[in-house]
Amino acid sequence: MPKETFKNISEEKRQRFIREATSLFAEKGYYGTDMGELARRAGVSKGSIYNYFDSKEDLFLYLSDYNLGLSRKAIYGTLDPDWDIYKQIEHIFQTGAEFILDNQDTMVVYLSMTSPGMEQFANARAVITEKFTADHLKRELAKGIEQGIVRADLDINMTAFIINGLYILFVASLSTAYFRIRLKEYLEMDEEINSDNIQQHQAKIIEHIHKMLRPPKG
Amino acid sequence: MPKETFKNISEEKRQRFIREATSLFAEKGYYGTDMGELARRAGVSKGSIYNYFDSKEDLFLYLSDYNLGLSRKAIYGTLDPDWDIYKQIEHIFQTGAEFILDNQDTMVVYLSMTSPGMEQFANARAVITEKFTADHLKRELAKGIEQGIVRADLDINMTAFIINGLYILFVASLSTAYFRIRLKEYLEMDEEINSDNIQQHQAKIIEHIHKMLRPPKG
DNA sequence: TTTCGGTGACTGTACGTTCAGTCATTAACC
DNA sequence: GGTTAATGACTGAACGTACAGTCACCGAAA
Repeated sequence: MPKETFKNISEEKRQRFIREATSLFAEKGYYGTDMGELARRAGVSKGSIYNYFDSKEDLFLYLSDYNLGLSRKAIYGTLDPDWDIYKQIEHIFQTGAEFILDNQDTMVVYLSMTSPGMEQFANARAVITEKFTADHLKRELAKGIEQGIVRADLDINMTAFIINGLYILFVASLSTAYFRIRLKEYLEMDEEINSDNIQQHQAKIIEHIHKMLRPPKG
Repeated sequence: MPKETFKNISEEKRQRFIREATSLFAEKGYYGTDMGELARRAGVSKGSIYNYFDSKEDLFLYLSDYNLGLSRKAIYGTLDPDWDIYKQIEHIFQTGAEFILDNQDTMVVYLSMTSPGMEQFANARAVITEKFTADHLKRELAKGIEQGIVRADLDINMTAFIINGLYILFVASLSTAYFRIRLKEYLEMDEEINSDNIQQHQAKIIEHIHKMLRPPKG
């Protein structure tokens, strides 16, 4: 949904624009973002932005899709479907965390869609967004049960819902103000979460998932 | 932080105002809410609102506190501290769900604080808000371990973080557009979540928490 | 000279906040 | 009981700012 012009400009200019737009939306939120300020930061004129996109809303939706695509590529592009479900979950948390810490704004823009007053975006994207992950998790859970490494008395849909929920909570704790504070409080941390101390927390969450999924004895 | 005037008006008028304000903020979000429209809906004049509160921001913070207080009273006011941790968790999910379904907007306003562009609110409230629940959960987990009904190899802080995270996810799934759609997708439901079908989902989540906490054998 | 990306002053609207004044109720006094 | 003064909630037009979106024009390249 970008206009032709946006496809014609140099890759460098396009990347800078996407980066600055994502950053500004992440910082100020959708309503707080001023197209004039975006123009300044991205080093283009306001008029140019409207040569690139039809509207602010259109730009925001494009960024959501674009950033979701990036994180998906980072995670699923390097995931081996032959790994067992535990290894896959570990990979998702691991590469997901790395990606978010390097691209904090990406996840913040995505989480914007979950806010009140953003229903138009939520309705347009939630189903598409979640379906991919849901299907993948459910498939792997079913496989795990067949292999006997996941307890058979679990409701697959609900289990997938919960695992993905923990993932969302985890990345939100890395990227948005409120949840970062919450994480620090709960874990009684002295410093904010960062790429150095993250490994241990992530490992503990996965340990909890193990406890939830592993068959009672074995 | 309401002004004197707000305390002096009739209880009925005050309640109506709080109700309409919560409802409008929940529907449109903080930035989408127009003080003029609020005045119309609440049946007062624009000027009166500014006799009640210093500013829009001030009003929003008050509503957050007020609504958080309501849900806390509904949940913890009816919780017996002698129950074991599993019974307590069940009670929290149960009464929490009932309260949210009857007061959807309440939770939406609270969740607003987690959105980008709302940092000023997050920073002002996150610590206070989470501390209460965190302390309660950690205390009960420690007690449970002593009693031998919770596995002793769990990290208490992380476990509390996860349980409360599941609760947030659960109530978000009952109240905000994006997460309602997500829940429906994951659980392959034909209808949206409501007070009739909620019981079963809630029971399943608690089952998962049990699997995470119960000692391996016994 | 046609094409096309770029520009930024401009426009119209939306909205938070203010304020000068109104009006109903209560208090004070005779 | 009647008159007057004080109180304080209430009002909505008006103000100022912010900001999404437009447009008439520019300059370079082909």
